[in-house]
Amino acid sequence: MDKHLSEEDSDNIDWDTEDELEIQDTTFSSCRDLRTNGQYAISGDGEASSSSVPGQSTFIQKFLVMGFSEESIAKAIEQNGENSDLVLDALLTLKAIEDSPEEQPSASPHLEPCINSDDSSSEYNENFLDDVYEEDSWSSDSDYCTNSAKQCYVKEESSSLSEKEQTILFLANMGYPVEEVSIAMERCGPEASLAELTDFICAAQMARAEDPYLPEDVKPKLNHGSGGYKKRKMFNQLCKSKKPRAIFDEETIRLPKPMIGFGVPTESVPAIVRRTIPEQAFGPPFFYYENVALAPKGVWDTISRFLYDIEPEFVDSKYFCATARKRGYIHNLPVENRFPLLPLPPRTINEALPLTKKWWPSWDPRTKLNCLQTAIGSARLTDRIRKAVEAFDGEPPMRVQKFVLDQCRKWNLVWVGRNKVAPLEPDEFEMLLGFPKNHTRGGGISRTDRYKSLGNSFQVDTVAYHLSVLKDMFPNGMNVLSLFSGIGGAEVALYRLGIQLNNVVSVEKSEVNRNIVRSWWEQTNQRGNLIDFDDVQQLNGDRLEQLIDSFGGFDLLIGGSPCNNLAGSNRVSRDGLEGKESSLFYDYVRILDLVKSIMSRQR
DNA sequence: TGCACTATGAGGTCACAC
DNA sequence: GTGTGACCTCATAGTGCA
Repeated sequence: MDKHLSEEDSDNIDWDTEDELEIQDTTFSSCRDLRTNGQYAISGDGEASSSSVPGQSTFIQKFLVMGFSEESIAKAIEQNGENSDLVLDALLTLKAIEDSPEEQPSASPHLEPCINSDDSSSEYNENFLDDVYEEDSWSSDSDYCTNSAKQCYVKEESSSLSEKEQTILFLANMGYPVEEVSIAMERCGPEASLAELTDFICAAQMARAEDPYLPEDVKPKLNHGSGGYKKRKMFNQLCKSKKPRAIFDEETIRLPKPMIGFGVPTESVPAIVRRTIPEQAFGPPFFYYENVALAPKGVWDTISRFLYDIEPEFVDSKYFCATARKRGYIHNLPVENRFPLLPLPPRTINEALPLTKKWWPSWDPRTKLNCLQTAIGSARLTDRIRKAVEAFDGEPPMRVQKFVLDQCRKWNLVWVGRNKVAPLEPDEFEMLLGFPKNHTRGGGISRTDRYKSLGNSFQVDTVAYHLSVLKDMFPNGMNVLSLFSGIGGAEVALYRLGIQLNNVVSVEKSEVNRNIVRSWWEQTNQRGNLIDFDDVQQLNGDRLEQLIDSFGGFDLLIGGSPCNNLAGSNRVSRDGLEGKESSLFYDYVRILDLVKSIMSRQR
């Protein structure tokens, strides 16, 4: 969208854009629908169970398996011939019409709000949503059904192709771009089910379509040939069903001020303590997601949408300790009766670093540090500052003060001697972030890596405050799935809360970080089991099912996906959620969906 | 090859003045 | 409402050295 447009203008444009989006992603809606109906077919539900009627042509059976009625299929073939795409389009349109008989096409469909409680089709919407919610989970049944559909389809197409090629062929024939299918297969792994693949592609498409950083000509293209109001409407419902609110929201999520989320222990400002969590977001398991608050515009809308449309809780850790850390958290935890870790950490620079007090000049008003990042100020810079301040007997002139303060704020420099500033040491990072001293020290980790790992971690006191509500709920300990664990901020927070860690499955790419967590686990004499993986893609449905079978499910899924492509400090590749690293967010969603699905099935 | 060090703004929000 | 400037940001790539 042209950012120079006025808000009013942009609203109007939005509808057009979204309308286009609806059309372009009809392939997705098609696929979702296939999955839905496929499940009915295998479960022997009514008409759809007739999918295996002998004597039907393979072409017809393919659609029967998908759950369409013979009558509809015959009608669609009569109108379009035996062209899979056209028949499928026709069947979807027919289905939409059948499902909403009372609905009349709008005179201006492209302007009709897709999420409107006053919409005459609201009843239809709800029914439709209910259906889709039921089918939305990735139960093995639904996987089996979709895979059955695939087998049926590829049997017709070719029996000489490899499994991978068959999958690509099948999804390509469903309308997914081959390139996106290949990427999805690469990212989700060779064992990924069709459901996982289609959700991954859908997630990427939706995010890309809304990415304000992508030029319009790079966004997913329209499929004008098979558009139509009913299909667009259907797509809206599907999107709405997956994530009820935000896809076409005019308002983007704004950061609160003060940034205290649903409350912090040190502020008397009354916070919002009442919130509504969508039913489908309820646990088990509880989940907790974290990332940088100051992400590019629209990123938190997307994140929220993929996490059940739960409102993010934006919290600055400066309300917990002496350093700022503005982060957004999306979770399904209760927010009442939280309590902080004790003892309360020092909340000012002077309290946290008492030796600096002696040298702190009166013209440096800082009482809090800025966000601890992955890099520190250079020795050359601190030398320049020393020379600049030394040149004056008393207080330096304002221009020098401004230069020094700007650099001190930027690099979190503290006064360690007369006219002498220095970056924080790694152990000071540890203390400020709530980790035990020497948590990242030794064991083969370099100083540079310590800064990097610490700069990427949780602020333990902040996270512990949010997790504190779990203590009474799990007196016998918890099973935790920790994604993108880093140096174990979540584990340390739970441990410091006194919550027993029965089983922890930790996924962390960095070997250095895995070693840190393993070392901490052993040094704190944990009695539970720590299982680690180096890649989230290793956690497919089978692996998760094995893990869940072995210890009865997860109580908490926690993690913050990589922020590299979201962080303001990144001058090179701030590409948003579609960035190379930050797109791993979709793996968080994928795994959360899988865990919920497997656990609900086992219940 | 690994580590330490260094230089490198853009993008977004907010307060404030007009 | 709009323009302006201050402020802040879980980073990356290149270089030199052991």
